[in-house]
Amino acid sequence: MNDTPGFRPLYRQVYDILVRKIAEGAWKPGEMLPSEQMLAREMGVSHGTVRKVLDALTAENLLLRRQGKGTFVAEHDQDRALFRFFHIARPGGERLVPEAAKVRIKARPSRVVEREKLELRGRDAVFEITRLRLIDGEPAIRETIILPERLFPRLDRIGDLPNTLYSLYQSKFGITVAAAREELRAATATREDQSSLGLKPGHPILVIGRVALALTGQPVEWRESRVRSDRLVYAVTLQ
Amino acid sequence: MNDTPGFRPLYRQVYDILVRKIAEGAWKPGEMLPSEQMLAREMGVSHGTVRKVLDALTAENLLLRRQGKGTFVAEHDQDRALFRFFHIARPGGERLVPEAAKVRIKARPSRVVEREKLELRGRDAVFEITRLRLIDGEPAIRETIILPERLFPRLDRIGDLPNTLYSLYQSKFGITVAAAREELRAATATREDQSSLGLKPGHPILVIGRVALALTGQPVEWRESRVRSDRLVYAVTLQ
DNA sequence: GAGTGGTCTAGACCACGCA
DNA sequence: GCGTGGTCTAGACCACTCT
Repeated sequence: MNDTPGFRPLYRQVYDILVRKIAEGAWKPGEMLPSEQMLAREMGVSHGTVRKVLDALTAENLLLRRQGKGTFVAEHDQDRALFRFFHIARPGGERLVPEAAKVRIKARPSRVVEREKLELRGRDAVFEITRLRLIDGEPAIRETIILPERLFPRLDRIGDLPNTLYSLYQSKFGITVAAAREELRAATATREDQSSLGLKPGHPILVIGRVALALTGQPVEWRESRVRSDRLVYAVTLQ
Repeated sequence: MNDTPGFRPLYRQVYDILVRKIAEGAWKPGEMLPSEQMLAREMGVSHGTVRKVLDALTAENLLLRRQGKGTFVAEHDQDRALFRFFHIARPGGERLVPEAAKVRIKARPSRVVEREKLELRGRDAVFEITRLRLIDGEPAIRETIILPERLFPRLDRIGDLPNTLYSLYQSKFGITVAAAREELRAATATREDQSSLGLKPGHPILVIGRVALALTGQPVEWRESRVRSDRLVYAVTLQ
């Protein structure tokens, strides 16, 4: 049936179309997609082919299906979605999402390392968010977050930044964080770490660097989290 | 069709049967399974149901399918399989598998923390493997690996332990590591770290604790890796 | 050519949520 | 009772591998 080298199976084409439409916001997070039958009719493929694609997108946490109700675009607000990207836990395993404090934001020119991480050209401006994060009311993490100004227009005019920024990216800027690359290393607390986190000189801290990627694969956020390692660990399950 | 609460879909039952058979070694790693058609006939289900299961097991890296050839039990020797559990990289992303040196093994009674991690009862004995791992010929990681003696009989009689232990577990003991839980934290180099890795006092190191799980979900290995953090990072992709 | 997996279709029936 | 997703089937045809 096919001897062209650029062949893509039908389900792959349907997959690409749906991802593109979701990325473009054809359906907003939380909204319902047309039913399997409708999608199949519209795209001129069978029930089973559409189903294969919807199942795959559900496995990737991009869609959410509920029997009897419908298929919905996943929201970053939901607990399970949050835990995909937040891996800080107490020793032993209990995961948690720390609350944010002392949040500051400013716009400034990008630096070389930021342009590399975020694949920016020229001297594009960025927003820099700094914040402390608290566990049980005690400072536990220092975070610096870098965002391209072009993707987050007037971000600094928003009054209160929420604790879970990815919901904000999604709801206010139409950017869904779909994947992330993280690099972890150990370091010694700097003076700023010591004063912000209440550590003694020489204390080791866990440094987590993260590049977050949008649905399109484009890097949209670079973040560095400096974690006090006596109370917290980074927990991950590999399967 | 069904109103019993203990209902499991057909494909789930087929899945469980196949996982159990693979775990029991009905087909050894690298061996071919019966064809889809054969499996469907034997189990009295349709082609499509078998296919759904085989696709799932392939996605979980438990099977490997090759068009025109057949379906095979995955081996831990293969590059891709290795990289599922080895996340050490150079800063920037290039992954690597360090070579092992100064490998020592001894049998001894288990300790409390080891019995917890490995879900051992009583005073079951364990093997303790210690080794250095080298990057570019330089010591970079100190590792301690704890294994239940019961699961790895006469492990200490094996002459040379290979660099990639998981292949050994699979080929010599019939244990396939299918998943792992890891916890990362920062620490300060101990005296032993300093002398083994050539670090100065106070140097920060990255400590990775890992419990490896067999196909059955049973914990089979506990390992702690102490990584010098100036040359190496822990890299992970979340999606 | 025979045997394997890969793609795609058409349709049946069930379980769930809601009006 | 209707519309939704969830399960399962039967069968067609294609692409790949080996002999």
